[in-house]
Amino acid sequence: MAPTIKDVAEKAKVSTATVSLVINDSKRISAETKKKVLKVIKQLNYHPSKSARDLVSQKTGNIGFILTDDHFLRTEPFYTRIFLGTEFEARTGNYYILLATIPSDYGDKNTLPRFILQRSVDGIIIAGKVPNAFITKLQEYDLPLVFVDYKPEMQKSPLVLIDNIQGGLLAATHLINYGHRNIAFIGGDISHPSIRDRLTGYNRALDNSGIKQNKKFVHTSSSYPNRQNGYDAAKILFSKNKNITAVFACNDAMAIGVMHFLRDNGYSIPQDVSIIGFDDVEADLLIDPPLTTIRVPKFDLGAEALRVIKESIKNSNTKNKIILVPVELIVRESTKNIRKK
Amino acid sequence: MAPTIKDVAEKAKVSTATVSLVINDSKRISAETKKKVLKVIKQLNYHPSKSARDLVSQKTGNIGFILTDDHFLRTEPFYTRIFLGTEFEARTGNYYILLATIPSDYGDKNTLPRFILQRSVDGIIIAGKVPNAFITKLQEYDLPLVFVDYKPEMQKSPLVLIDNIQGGLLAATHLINYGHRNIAFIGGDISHPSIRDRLTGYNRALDNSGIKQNKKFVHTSSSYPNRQNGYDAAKILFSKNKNITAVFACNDAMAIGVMHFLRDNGYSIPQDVSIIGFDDVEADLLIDPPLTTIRVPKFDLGAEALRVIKESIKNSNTKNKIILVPVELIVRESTKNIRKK
DNA sequence: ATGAAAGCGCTAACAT
DNA sequence: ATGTTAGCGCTTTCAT
Repeated sequence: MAPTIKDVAEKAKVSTATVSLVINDSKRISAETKKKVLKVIKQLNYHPSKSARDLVSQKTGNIGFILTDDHFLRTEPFYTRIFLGTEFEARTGNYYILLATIPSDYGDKNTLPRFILQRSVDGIIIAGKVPNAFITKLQEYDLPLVFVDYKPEMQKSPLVLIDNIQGGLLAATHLINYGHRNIAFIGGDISHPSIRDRLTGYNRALDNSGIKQNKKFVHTSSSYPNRQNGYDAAKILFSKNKNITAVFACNDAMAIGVMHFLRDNGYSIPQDVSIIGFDDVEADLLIDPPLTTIRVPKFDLGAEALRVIKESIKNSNTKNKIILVPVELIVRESTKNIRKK
Repeated sequence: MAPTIKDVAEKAKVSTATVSLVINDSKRISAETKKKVLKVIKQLNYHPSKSARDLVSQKTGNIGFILTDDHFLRTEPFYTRIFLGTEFEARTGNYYILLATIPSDYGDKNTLPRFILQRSVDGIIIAGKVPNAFITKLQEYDLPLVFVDYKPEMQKSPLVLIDNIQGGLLAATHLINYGHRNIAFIGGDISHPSIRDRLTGYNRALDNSGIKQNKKFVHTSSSYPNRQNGYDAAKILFSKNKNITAVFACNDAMAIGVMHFLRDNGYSIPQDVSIIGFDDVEADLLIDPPLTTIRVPKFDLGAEALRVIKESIKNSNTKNKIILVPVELIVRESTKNIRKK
């Protein structure tokens, strides 16, 4: 049987209240008794009971982390990294993260994760794009919420986002600086705000450099931005446009698909075509040549989300806070400077 | 404020004890009152407080799920699928899963996941290979344990394993049935019991068919069985042995690496060389030709692990139960029948 | 079949 | 600075 606060109190010859004060690091306790109590705590290897604390504090000490199952099962460890970031940050504040996935085609007949129904969480982090029907249903429970890496259509919860516009700008500007003019953009699921923003950044970079936007160079679709769809998009683009010298793919998965298409069709990278991706996932390191990309600090995103939700739990007057996490250009070998020296 | 058992009791004009009996589905309650109480519960959207229940029952209602961080971040969603299986099964019994990762080079100076120190879990599921130092440290806390997809050297906890020997047998036998005689085995980290077992199955299949084992056809190493190492292993094997007609790779990641090597070197698959993998991960579907493999029911593994841990929590006299989950041969297009018709 | 009441381990208001 | 005590929401004897 694990020792209780009473055991500690008795052994240290103080009251349970004193022990409680020590545990909670109150300043109104003498250094002497504090030391004494701490010693007993260590001796007994005492750890406060979470359920007792939760019961009296009317908190659960848990944070829900929700994402769609296809995001969780994504081939590239993108959201798992974000999760790890929240897990890490949760240690400060001693929160536990409860992970739940929802179907990506969540509809009205689906139920909410049970930690919501059972009110076992103090707040919720939602990672990545989730169906609107889910968000709507969630509204009934007024739990502190924070979205990470997704901006829902209408929802005034705090947001932790990557600076996608800036990222798109960085990516396209890099290609322009390398002398490219005929730069394609390949994106899936254009209804996704992140992808739209990356495209916006791309357009802005062209404008900044006085390069005329060319619709033929922009390929978007409604499908998931994965390797296969990158392959297919490249096929379409390159069959119609022989003059493309560089491709900005909206994420690394699609970029890799593009590379496969090009290789299968006799192009060499980066001699014939330069490619830049977005995300900086591990797969990048396995491919040849190593992919130039925009690095997204996934772990930081998660940690930041946890900080925000902690704050929201404390001050329920959550501002419509938006945190924009900066991204970084990582130049590797899939892009080539084609300026005449 | 969420309604409490007292609110329900008052509104239903019964005692809290009665409500409790209803919640816990006791048989010693009249159908009539039960119905009445249930109605009020629904009206109020009442859900029992977990912390109060946990406090009185001296249980936490949580299960820890531990794996190394590189397994969690694995490119193929293998362990995430297992996790999803436990999550799913956890709904029966209303458990929450607390996920924690440990460093894959866990040593004496590392700490245990805090849900163990804080005794916030009733049992622990350990997924995949974990360092011995970790297991040793874990012993101090006598928590119910179950290992899934890993058999530690000495540890008498229940085990949920894939039938790797059977899988190896199935894989090699398939190739033999297809007329192959010079069959290579490619494996990483031969200290891993699963990989050893797959090799055992391979050897057994050769024996069964009276094919002489040839050490030159077996390549193992101490490194992580990933794509790159598969590529490198194939390079070594094929530079020395021109007569190999089929490869059994110890997992799909390595198999894909092998395929890349072969393609880069002018072999066509399966015309020149047949390949079979192990795991059946999603990546298989993206490659060309689709990979013949041994399917591992990952979700089931996780679900099974949770069932076992639930059982261990109830009857602390956990037998040294070993559950062997069967695998299945999935024939796709990377293997070719070369028998003369 | 149902109710009254004690108690799980802790915190916080109040008392000393 | 430290102790006393009520009470958080629930389960579980023990009565009735």
